[in-house]
Amino acid sequence: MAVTLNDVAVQAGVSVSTASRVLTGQAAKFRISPETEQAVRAAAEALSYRVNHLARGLRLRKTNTLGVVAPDLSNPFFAHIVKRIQSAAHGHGYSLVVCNTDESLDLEVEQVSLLHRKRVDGLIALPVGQRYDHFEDWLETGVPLVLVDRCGDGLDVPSVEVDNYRGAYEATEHLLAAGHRRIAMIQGLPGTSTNTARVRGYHDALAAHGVPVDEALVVGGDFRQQNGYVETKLLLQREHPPTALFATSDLITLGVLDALAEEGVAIPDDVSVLSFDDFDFAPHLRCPLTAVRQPREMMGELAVKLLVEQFDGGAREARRIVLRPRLVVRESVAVVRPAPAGERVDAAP
Amino acid sequence: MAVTLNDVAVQAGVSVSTASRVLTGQAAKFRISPETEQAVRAAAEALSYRVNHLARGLRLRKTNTLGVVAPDLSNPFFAHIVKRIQSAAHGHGYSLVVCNTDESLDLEVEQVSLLHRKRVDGLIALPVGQRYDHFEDWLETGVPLVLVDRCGDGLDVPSVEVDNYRGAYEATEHLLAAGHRRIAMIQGLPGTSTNTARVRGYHDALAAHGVPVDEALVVGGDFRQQNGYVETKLLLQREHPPTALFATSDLITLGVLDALAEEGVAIPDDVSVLSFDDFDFAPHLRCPLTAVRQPREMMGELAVKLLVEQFDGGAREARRIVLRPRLVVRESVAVVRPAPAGERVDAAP
DNA sequence: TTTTTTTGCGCAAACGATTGCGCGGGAGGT
DNA sequence: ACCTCCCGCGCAATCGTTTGCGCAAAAAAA
Repeated sequence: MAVTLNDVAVQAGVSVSTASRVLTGQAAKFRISPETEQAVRAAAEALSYRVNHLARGLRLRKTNTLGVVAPDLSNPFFAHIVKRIQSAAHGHGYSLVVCNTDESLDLEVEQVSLLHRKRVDGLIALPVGQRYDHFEDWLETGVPLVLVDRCGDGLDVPSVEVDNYRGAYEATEHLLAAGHRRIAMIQGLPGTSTNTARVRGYHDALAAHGVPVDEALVVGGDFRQQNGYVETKLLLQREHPPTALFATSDLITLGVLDALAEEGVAIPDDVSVLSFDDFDFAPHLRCPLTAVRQPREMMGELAVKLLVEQFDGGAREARRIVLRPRLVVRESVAVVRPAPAGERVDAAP
Repeated sequence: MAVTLNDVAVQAGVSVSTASRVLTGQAAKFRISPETEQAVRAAAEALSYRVNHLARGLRLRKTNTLGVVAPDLSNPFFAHIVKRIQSAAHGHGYSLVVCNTDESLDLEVEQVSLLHRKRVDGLIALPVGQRYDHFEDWLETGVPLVLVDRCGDGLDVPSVEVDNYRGAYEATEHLLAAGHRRIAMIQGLPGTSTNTARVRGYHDALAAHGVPVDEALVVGGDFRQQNGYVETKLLLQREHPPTALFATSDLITLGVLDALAEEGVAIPDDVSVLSFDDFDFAPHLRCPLTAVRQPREMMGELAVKLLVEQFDGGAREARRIVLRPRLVVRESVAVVRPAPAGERVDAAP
């Protein structure tokens, strides 16, 4: 059915070797006569020959394909990263097998194993982040790996992430400066490096400003919308509800907004909201959202760079890149009372 | 380096054929003794053997991989569709090679050709939509194809789309009912089926309600954010600016919002806005957005279904599925004056 | 014991490309 | 006339699986 190199060779009246050499641009190198070269090209054109990447990959032990696993492709944060990975990879001649793990470790393990069987040339993982054993297995195969976002620190692997501690610290400080003392944090998946760092940042900022930490104010258990919704509902029920909500992902924020709207609670008049992850529509919300923005595109770009660096340069030391997040101040944080003297004030005007 | 089936066979003391048959679950069919079977399994386990999908694909002429091309993975509309395609495909045992065409026809042609060389088992295309020749070429290879969203009508191929004419018609009618007469339409890529249908719907709705069509009110040229921004800026400059803006994609809407905010124009007091494509944050905007919602997830799900249907059932007649969009009325359309008697009124309360 | 049947598994040919090695023939040197 | 060298290209192995066909040995039948 499909036209093969042999068909081309027959049509051109040469051997497959010659046909192959012409079509891989090695005509000059193997001193193939111009007439023969033209004959091959003409035959290939006439038959509209397309090389079979499976066969080539098998022979060459190279697929020109990268694997990508991500927790949720519809999350704008991941979507932007993956999009950038795609374009950067394309620039280097690679295509992408994209897997969605749906925040499930089991699914991630399965997908990673699948990508190995598919013999991708490299893997860019945006891991669920609770465990990394399967990545250790991966490394034993010798195939390059880059971790993005939830990088953990058990693995000595090139990685790109944001300074989550700093992001959360600054965010919390911003809330404190605005006079908030009961700040609830709706956390993401416990046990993931990003979440842990963010919670630490939150804790440390409170401590640094002499605010006692109330563990009951750290709630939630994953990065999804439903988590934001449910926890907000619960928080509003409390006798002393928090005056500020720190949502640790854009999807959580969406759930928060749903719940607040449903309960008729206004931002920032009734409660302040600060979000980790900034999304394109944030400035246009009913109350423009103050948020910690991560350089999404840069992360995707760097991930690819770290991968191709491994292809080229062999194994240098693993580079762990930490980018700086930026607090984008908009209007969702209200000043509840003048900040006490001696504390840093950098709230919204 | 990598452990092969041969290694397993040697370790187990059998031939590769036997090893293969055991590991593909055909032990019973070939009456392989339980001891032998166990030996093979043990060897495979011990060596942590993983079948090479390239080799298998070459031999079987089946890759268990689907190709997906989409104009923009970071557009929430496409992101949701692709995510659903991914999970549905995974349910059928397929993985995805995902390509981003960035709304470029050239890139699309290239990617489609690449996917052919990779010998994917099927292609789900969310085409740029200005030309379809390359899909004709694709069909000649006999590999199943499904079109999603911008389906055109030149090709007799299974497809999933929304009734864009109806969506635009109802949207326009909604604006008319609210008393708007100068309704600007910021269109997407001219020449694409979705855009054409939407423009027709807009025209016909105006005509049906006796409103003269002003061609100068149909502006813009692609589905991107910048288009929304630029055209809105221009529209606001006019002597008689429109009282309503019909943005034909979520990204265009984002541009519109940027421009309006910049100019200090309030929705819906100063101008009404209606969007094609609904996004998750639409209810939480400064002015909750009235929008035409497309059943994104359903579209992804159906696309995969139409594809596997071709794998199984062979070539039945091409099914062209048209889903109904739903106008979600929120608050971004203001009633500018009582609608004249005799016209249908279904504006927001 | 001989013939037939069944059991359990191996040989080798695909699948479609790439590539090291070498070979025949013409040109050039002696 | 003979040897050498280079040009232009083909042979065949290889990558890792799957699978049609067939073959020995054991079991059953005669």
